Amino acid sequence: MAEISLTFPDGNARGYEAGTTPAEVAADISNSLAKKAISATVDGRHWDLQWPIEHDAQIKINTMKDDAEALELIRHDLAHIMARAVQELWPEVKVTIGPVIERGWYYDFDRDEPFTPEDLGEIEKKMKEIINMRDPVTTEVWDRGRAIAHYRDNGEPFKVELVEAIPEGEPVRMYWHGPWQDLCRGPHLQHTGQVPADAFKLMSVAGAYWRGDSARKMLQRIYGVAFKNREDLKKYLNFLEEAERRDHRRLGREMHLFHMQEEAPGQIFWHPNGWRIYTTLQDYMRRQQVKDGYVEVNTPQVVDRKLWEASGHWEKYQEHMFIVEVDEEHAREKAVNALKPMNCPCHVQIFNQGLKSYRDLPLRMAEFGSCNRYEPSGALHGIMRVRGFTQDDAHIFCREDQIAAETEKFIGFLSEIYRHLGFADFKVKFSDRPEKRAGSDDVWDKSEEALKQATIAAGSTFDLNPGEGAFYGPKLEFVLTDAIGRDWQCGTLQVDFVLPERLDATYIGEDGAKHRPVMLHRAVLGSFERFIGILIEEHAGKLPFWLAPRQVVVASIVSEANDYVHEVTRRLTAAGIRAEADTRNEKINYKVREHSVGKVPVILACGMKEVEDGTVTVRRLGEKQTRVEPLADVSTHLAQEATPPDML
RNA sequence: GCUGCUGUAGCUCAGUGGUAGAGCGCACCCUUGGUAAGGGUGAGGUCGGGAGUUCAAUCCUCCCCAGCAGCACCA
Repeated sequence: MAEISLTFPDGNARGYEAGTTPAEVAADISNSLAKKAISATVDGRHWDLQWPIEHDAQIKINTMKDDAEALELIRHDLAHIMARAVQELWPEVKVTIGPVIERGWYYDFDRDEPFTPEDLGEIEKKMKEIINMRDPVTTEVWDRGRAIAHYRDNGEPFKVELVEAIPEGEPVRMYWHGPWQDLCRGPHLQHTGQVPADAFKLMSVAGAYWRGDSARKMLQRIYGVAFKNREDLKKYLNFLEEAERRDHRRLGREMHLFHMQEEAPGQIFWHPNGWRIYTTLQDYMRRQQVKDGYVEVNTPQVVDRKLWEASGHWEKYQEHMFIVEVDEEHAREKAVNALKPMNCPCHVQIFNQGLKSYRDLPLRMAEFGSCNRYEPSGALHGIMRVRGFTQDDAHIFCREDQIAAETEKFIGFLSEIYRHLGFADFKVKFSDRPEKRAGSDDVWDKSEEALKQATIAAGSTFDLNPGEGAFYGPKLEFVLTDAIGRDWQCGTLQVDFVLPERLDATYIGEDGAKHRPVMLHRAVLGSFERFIGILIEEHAGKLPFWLAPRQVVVASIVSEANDYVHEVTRRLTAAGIRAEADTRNEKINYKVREHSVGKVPVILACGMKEVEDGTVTVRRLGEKQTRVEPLADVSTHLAQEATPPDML
């Protein structure tokens, strides 16, 4: 006999009379409004409704599942089924945790030998056997002591630790998939046979720290993906193949944009095509900044450690800085400098020259600041995470009461730029105080509140990223995703009350006294390097015309047309279009293929017909259709298209 | 940095305890061809670096470097 009530998305609840059995509730759920209930209270205990309302009641939870929920259950059960398969194959392996993630699940194991690709095949086979057994999934609630004793007896130290982390008095839920048992919060399917046996795949093994703590043991994490049916799995595998073709590292080579080599890990050799994207983007950003009231500065690359000590970075980030030691002739000791890992302390030096008045604020100081950071080797990733990069950095020195207005202004600024660059949607994350931080709680309260309110006022919705702020202040992160959906922080806005204090920045207020400015660190692109990487992947190399490094290739069909091709190229170049002539002794098919692979947006083909008529044949990237048009018209259209979005 | 994997021609990759191969690309020649690879000939490699085992190492072992996936990190 249970006391049961259900809660609905709109907050309403429905209670049942004492004495209602779970089976009756289940019947109600499957054929009424109650289908929409999101949670249930059973005997005063609150459950997500995906849970069996009472473990021994055969409630047909599946009847109320939509696809997303069903997938969640399938993936969750697969995590358990995989762990069971692994322990059946290798009983000595210790189990830990296995949550559902975006397209599947993972499970972390402790095993001395590494899992091999062949092992994954074995595990998959065993999982299919388990699914075919259609073993029932059952659950019981144990008390903590019993659970701890159970795992201790079974030699599962990680599970012991997990149960010990559950607060005293909380029920501990145990699940059985047939004979195999795991600690779990649920929910689960009713039997293993409900999992589609042909719609999952084990993808990879990689190391992962126990509890995400790099000081602790490294476990082996097996990743799997799962879908409702085989078609969806196939679709996903195709998507991965497509994503591989969009990878900026591959396109960077194919489009002759850049290369990297062993002698300069994490640094980029920009080739002419890539550098054209870079400078085009930089020119655009410079115009935007001027328009938005920024002044541009430039600061030194090699700076004495004293400044980094004063800013606090030496203490905190020394091991991530490139140290430059120089023997000076008459000095007793080597001069110790560091390559600038960021621009903020240098900008404060400029601010500190001369007295600043409140009338000077807000002072928006921008720099395309070249920075070097000794990033951990494992963090490097193409041009997205590098050791040498250039930020589109700026610091806004302002009064506290200007934070909100500047934040709003910045979010508008960033939104326009992202829209111009083809990113209508982006994630915003709000990161608040980390454990290790500078500044008093009072200051943190103030800055978190100011940033949050301004973000809301700008109409942005954000996810909270607790404890992820910078050591000197809270931050907003503007996040874009790469071809396979990995998140990359690009834009950022950070409130900083600490650095002006440490580097003694002041301004004279209306009252004639010295005051401390607030610093807002902000970047729109983050770094040119990362942003270009994202741009390439987002557009699969087919950049918007104004950003394309080679906008037009003029190709001759017969060599008698070569002079005309050069003439056309000159005309287009004069019209401000990045055009190249291709008069090589190759067939037009060959040229079309090569420049299509190279993602040139427009190919103009010229044979004797075009020479005689003063026309060109236009072929757009990705279109099979070609059109013959007068040269003058084409030149006008393309010149229009080549205009950056801010100059239209 | 950690775990695992990888490193052979510019690129993609095959291969072997007896100093190496393909396709594409490149060079030259022939071909002047109408929208995704025309044909021929040729050049090109300390098999990532170092040490060891061996009569002999690109191949086996160890160390280092770099890359890839994930974790940790990301001022």
